[in-house]
Amino acid sequence: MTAKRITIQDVAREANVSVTTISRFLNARYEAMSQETKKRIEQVIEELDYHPNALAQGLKGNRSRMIAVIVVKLSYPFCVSLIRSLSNALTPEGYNVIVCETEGDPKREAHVLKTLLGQQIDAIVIQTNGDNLTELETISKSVPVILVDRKFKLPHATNVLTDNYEASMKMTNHLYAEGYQNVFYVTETPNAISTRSERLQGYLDSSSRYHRTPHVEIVKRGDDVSMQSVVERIKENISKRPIALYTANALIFHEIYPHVQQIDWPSPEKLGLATFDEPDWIKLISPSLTCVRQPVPEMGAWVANLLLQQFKDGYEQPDEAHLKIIPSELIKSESTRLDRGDGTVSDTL
Amino acid sequence: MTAKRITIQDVAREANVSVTTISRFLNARYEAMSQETKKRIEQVIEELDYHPNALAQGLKGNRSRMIAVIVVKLSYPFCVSLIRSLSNALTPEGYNVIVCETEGDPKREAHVLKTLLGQQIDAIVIQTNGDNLTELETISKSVPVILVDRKFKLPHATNVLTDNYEASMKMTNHLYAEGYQNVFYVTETPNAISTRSERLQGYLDSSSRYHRTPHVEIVKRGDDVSMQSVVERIKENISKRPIALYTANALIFHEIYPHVQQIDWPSPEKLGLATFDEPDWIKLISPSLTCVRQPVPEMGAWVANLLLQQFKDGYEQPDEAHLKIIPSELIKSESTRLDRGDGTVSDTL
DNA sequence: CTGTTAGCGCATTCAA
DNA sequence: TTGAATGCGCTAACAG
Repeated sequence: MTAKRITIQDVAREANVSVTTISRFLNARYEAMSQETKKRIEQVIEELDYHPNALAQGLKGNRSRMIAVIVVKLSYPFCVSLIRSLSNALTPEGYNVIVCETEGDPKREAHVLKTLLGQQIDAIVIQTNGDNLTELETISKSVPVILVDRKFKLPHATNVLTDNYEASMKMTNHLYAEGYQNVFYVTETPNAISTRSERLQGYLDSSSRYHRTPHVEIVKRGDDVSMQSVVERIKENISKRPIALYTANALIFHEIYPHVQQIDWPSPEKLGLATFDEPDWIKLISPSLTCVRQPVPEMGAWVANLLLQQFKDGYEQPDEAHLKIIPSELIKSESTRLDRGDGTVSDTL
Repeated sequence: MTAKRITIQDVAREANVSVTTISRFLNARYEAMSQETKKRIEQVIEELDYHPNALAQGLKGNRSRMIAVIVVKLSYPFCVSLIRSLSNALTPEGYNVIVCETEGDPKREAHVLKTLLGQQIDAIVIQTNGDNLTELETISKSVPVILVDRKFKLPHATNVLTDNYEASMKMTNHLYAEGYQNVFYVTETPNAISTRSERLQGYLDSSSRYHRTPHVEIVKRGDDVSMQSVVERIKENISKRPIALYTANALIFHEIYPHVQQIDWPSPEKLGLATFDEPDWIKLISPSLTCVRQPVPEMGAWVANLLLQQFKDGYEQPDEAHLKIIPSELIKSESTRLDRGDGTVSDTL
């Protein structure tokens, strides 16, 4: 039934050389081998359709050529994009990507880490809530641990993210500068996650810089009532002056948009719409949506490069934490265009 | 630097038993072991924070506890959803999911399969274009190969998909029954992929059943001109009678919607809108979108179960191909509601 | 109830 | 330029 797997022994026998020579061939150490032998081996391998057993190689070399990517939720575009870029950069180099989802649950995260520990994973890239930092600290002793998206101080790990504070500040600046009198910032409950709090802070600081009263609206994803009530509050204010609605991420935007739509949209003149994140359904919004494009593919590529480098040089636990910031891009679009007709821009800063 | 890994030997020594006993413990064969010993081992493992080396286990048992999921593109909701459901079902059972993206490129697919061959993958779940069937056939000799989403006859593999023909037929029926005189079917170039051709055929057969002229519009994703021209053609016809636009998948819908929107929407009275697939941005469309919901999570769960079963029983290459169809669900919604005011439904069949 | 031992497939000394 | 021998960490006979 099950076809017997071809091993290095079979190849050696067939090629009339020792397994050592085959091993050398596999590891591209051709310098210690006659052209003849090399060619013969090549042939035999082809004939037998031989594929070295990665498990055995790994057992020997104490590596698995596998990299774990642990994300909160696969349905978040951020996560998918990250995985894609990592996978695209690492697969050609012979590494496989294992994906794990935590749903933001510390227990699931812990469980995943535990399993992975036995898998001889070569590296961990993780979007964490920060509930298993000591565990991660331990892991980073033996393999690279890279924290993405969220800021945490792990003494010996690399942390890759965008400057959420600055990007959010720029976005808010843009909205005020464009002429919106008030910006309603819609976010989920602020918590310890840096991403969330920094975006909020960026908004707050911009507001204070422009001497405007901040309007922070807390919503709960999946709770239509909370979304609707934000819209109600906007309605109360909108009569007087143009208002902008700025959501802390695309998921919130996605949920609140249907409500906004039924009320004062499309009309950037009265209500500007903007969001953090560049959603993949952005084309569906018309007029086109102003947003913050996070450099996720770049982040993935950067991480992949770092890892490949470390694999080549041999990993050593870094002495100190390293923080890598990749800037986001503000995409100004129609959904926040306030055409005042007089050609001026009322930057009231 | 790198902390020495704890091995089964260390545990054995510390617990004053042989490695065999530890091994038994690890494999939950407690029946051959005193309570005392068991407890001691438990303790030591805890103390030493020991994690069995999965590579070594795999090398021995000729399995890796890893399952490869090969999809066309991670940015397709179908793929993400499939991976999620597989991962959710398999992770708790101690299996890891390796994801691979092919972009529909036969070469990339071949390359991925080749690498995987060495990884001692325990199973392959693949959404293929059918360019490497002989390779897959070979692989299925030793591990389960499950084809998803698309129909191919691999003599010894399981094929899981939805009935695209029937679902598309039902959708089209619905549109005609609702009173739309013409249905414009928008698809990419029909090709060998069953998914695509069957959806088209379902549309065609429904049209002929309703004695309507089919209007098949071929577009190219990423080509706005092709999208726009479909809309132009619809405009030419729309004056007389209500027309429905039905896209072969959500990606096409996503691209054509902005064009439609600028012309005759929202007005299901004149132009009905429907799509195969239930996109995750569906809430953004208003009035709510009529669509075909594919049972992707169910497919994933079914596949996961099958695999777990086969792992338990020991895999044997099946004698014949097995086709598993999981029905889709037609979601009738506002975007194709033709209110004729007289309370009747003009089912002109 | 417990231990000894022989590989799993490969990479790597050390010799030749 | 090549090979024999050892062991990576674990499991599974086979003994006791």
